Amino acid sequence: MLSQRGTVLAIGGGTPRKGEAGEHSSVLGVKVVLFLSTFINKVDRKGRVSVPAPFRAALAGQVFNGIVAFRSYRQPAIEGCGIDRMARLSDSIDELELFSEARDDLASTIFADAHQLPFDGEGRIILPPLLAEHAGITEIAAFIGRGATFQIWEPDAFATHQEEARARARANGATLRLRRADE
Amino acid sequence: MLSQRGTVLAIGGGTPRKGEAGEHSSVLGVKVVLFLSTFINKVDRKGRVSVPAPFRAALAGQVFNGIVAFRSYRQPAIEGCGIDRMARLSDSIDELELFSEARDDLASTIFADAHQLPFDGEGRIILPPLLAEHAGITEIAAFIGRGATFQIWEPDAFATHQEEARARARANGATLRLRRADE
DNA sequence: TGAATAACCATTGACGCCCATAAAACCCCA
DNA sequence: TGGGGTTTTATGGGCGTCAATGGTTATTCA
Repeated sequence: MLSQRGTVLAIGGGTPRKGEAGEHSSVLGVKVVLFLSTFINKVDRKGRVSVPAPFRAALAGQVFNGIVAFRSYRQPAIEGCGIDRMARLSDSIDELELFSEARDDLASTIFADAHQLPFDGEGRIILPPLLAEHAGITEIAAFIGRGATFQIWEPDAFATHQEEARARARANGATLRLRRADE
Repeated sequence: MLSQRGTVLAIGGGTPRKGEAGEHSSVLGVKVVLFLSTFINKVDRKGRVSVPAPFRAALAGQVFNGIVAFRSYRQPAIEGCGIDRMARLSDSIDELELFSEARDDLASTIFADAHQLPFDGEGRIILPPLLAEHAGITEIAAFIGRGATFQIWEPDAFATHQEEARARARANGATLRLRRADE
């Protein structure tokens, strides 16, 4: 029931080179955003960082030309996504009962902390000090693709984290059933 | 009841710069406004506060050039939104049973208490003393994005509240099923 | 006519926007 | 398949503009 969608992929990564004419059009279909791979970039003295070009390509066509970022609850990292995802979140929350506690908590935890970071002409964003601190980022930042979203880490911290995650996954024998394309 | 929405986004924030001709038109869809992030501004001795530029951008195009504000009845905060949302709220309340207690309560709590606060030439509003008192605001005010609406708090009070909300959200494993983009 | 409010300027600091450069990725073709 | 020319990124820095803020003058209403 979850519909047939004329899914048009606009994958970040790979070769989002030229000849992209209208690749992220999609009249009815939903554009699927995919963030893949890891990129490490510098933070200049003004606090600017380049968002990896593949990530930018994945976000192209969204109403807001930039990213949305907020502090991860569980990790010393910054969560990132496109504005479309936030809009969907907003819609979801709007369906909760008005003025309920749950709604309140979600709203103040998520939206209040979210920053809209527009791209400058070169595809950079400015990392708000609050976020940078939370992730312990000063000079360099690692962009980590996570599928529909991405994270920004201090590179060393991420390396450590990744090792631990791997070990845990191995220990728990983590598995995952692949969703069918049409379900 | 919150309707089918052919959501056309007109996001505030970011870069509502030039060359935006008609970006917040919306042919069929309802214009969805997104308030994100937190902004802290001063209240001058005349009671004026600047509404954050991104919020103003999100409200641009609505029939009333300003915000609607009323006391939150669960928190020491001011609820804020655009006039369009009030209209929608009115519709929702209209669907409650005539003369029911709930309807009555909502109507008097919200509409009777609502203030229309127009922007001055610089995008400021004047905080009515009644509202400012309720929120304990004197010198500085924090504008808190909550998706479709926003709140205005005394900054310290909000910091406390946000911590609690975060803790609660984590504890409850607050989850929310993300709406699919097309449902 | 005075007090309160609205409209109008003036200041300054941040940041949006532009240009310039170097390095890397890419493409074409020999 | 390897090399050279081309394009795109990533990065640095300068400058103009707008947002936030404070104050002053007009206006309205009691």
